[in-house]
Amino acid sequence: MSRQSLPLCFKTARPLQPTETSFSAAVGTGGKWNTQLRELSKNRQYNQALILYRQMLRSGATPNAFTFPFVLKSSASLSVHLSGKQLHCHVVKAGCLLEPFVQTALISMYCKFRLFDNAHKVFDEIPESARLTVCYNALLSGLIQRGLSHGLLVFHEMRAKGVPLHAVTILGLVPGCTIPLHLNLGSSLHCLVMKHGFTSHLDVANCFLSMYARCDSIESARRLFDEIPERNLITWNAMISGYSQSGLCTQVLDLFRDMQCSGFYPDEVTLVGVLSSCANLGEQRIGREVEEMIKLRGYGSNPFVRNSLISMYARCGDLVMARANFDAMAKKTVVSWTAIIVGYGMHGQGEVAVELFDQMIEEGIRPDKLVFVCVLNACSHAGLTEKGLGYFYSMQEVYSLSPLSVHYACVVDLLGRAGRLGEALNLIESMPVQPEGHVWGALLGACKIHKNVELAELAFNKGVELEPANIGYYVLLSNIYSEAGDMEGVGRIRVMMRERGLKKDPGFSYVEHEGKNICLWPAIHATKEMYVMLRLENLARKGGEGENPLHYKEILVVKNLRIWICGEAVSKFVVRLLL
DNA sequence: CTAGGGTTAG
Repeated sequence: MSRQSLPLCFKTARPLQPTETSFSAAVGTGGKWNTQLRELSKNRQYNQALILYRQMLRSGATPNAFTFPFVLKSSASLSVHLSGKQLHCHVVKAGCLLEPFVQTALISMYCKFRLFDNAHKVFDEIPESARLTVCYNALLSGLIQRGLSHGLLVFHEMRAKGVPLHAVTILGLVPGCTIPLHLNLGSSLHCLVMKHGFTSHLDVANCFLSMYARCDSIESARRLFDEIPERNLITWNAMISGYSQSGLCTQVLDLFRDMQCSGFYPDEVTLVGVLSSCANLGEQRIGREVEEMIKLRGYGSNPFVRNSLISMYARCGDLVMARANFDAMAKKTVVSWTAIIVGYGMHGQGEVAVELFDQMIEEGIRPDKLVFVCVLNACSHAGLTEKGLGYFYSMQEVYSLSPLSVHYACVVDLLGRAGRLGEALNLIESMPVQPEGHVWGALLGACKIHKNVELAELAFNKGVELEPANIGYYVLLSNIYSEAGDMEGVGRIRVMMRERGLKKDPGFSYVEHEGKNICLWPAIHATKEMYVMLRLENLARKGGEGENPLHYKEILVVKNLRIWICGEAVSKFVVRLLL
């Protein structure tokens, strides 16, 4: 596509939605109804809008071109396919099919239902001379959902026919570029937009910002963010969510502070991103502050916010608060259950995690692939081998979910920890999907526990073949050799690592003390429990001297102590046991 | 006609 020839016209589109004046002038017989419908639709009370529409028909009033856009939008938002198709008939009967804002509402409704053929049919029925930019926009942005190429087809058609492009056209196109594969197209669109001085249009700038963030190009997103002179709440949210999803948690918290300093008050979307980062960092203090904000602003009924709160408390180790938030939820989705199950599984209470999973099933919630990963992990940590195997088989047989490589990795871990290494290997060899690195990693980990050098070498070779730069394999095998007294083997691994330019970053652990994370010296290779014990013993021997600012005796008296091993919370139970 | 949202491992 040649950039120069694009007829980008970045003026605001001619208003085609009923404006205040045109609306009151043209409401006609359905006037009273239309006004109410518009209000309901504007306030997102879509269900009410549809009820009102039915009342309108029963009362004998005739729907007109000012009725349908609101009703169609309501139907689309509620995903009511059936009434959507009926509405289409009503439109035809009322002779409103050629009204631009009815056309666009109809097209976008069908696209929301993913009935793309119907959307296209509506579009094709519009005479070419009457097709306006908005019609193209509706179809284009809808088709983008089924893949960039489908949307691009419409885009090229627009250009070929000389249909002027508007800001919204770009907005509809950019979401199709949100996978790294299409970053080039996204960037060239961005260049075009910049060339026309269009970045001053905030909506467009925000759209590109989130595109970059989702394309694993978070630095470009930040650069754009810094260039936007007048940011709005959406700009901040896009950047915060972008950082959050890229796992850049400290950047999220920094930006959250900057945002408030700039005089913006966070909304639900902001807080979801912040809470998720708190969960990853174990930042309970900020997490609790966020909860205060949520209470203050009445965001507590937002299910996204609730789920994030559960996850934050669960991953910070406060299972009581996590549970309280979970229990207080009226409508628990599979996400809520996942968050709480992860919490119990992570903190050594696998039995509770499993009970919760069963309870979820009883309540008729359909499990997804993700919750299976979590419950399998919980089983594996709690040594519930048979239970876990049962879940694994039920995935396919009861819920028709084909297990992914991650699920196999969980089961290999499950079998491996139980010492059933042969079965684990058989499972890997019978996998219908290609085993990814972590499957071999799980086997390697099991070989370490059960001191099986021969199988470890096999798992190592397979794993390294897939992920030559993954340091974990080398470290594990080296430790296996070392435990077996095979110093030659240790040497071989060391040479291999040097040749490949791999270096092991020391793992760090933290003790949370008075709301601050205090760094302990690099972790050594041992189980978490052993490590904590060793560390504390060393501290005691040294009298808490050296690089570490925290005294052993202090640790003993700290209440609500939480210990973090490489960012992962170890349960309070384990800590108490050790002290 | 359009942009910003939560849960995943070792």
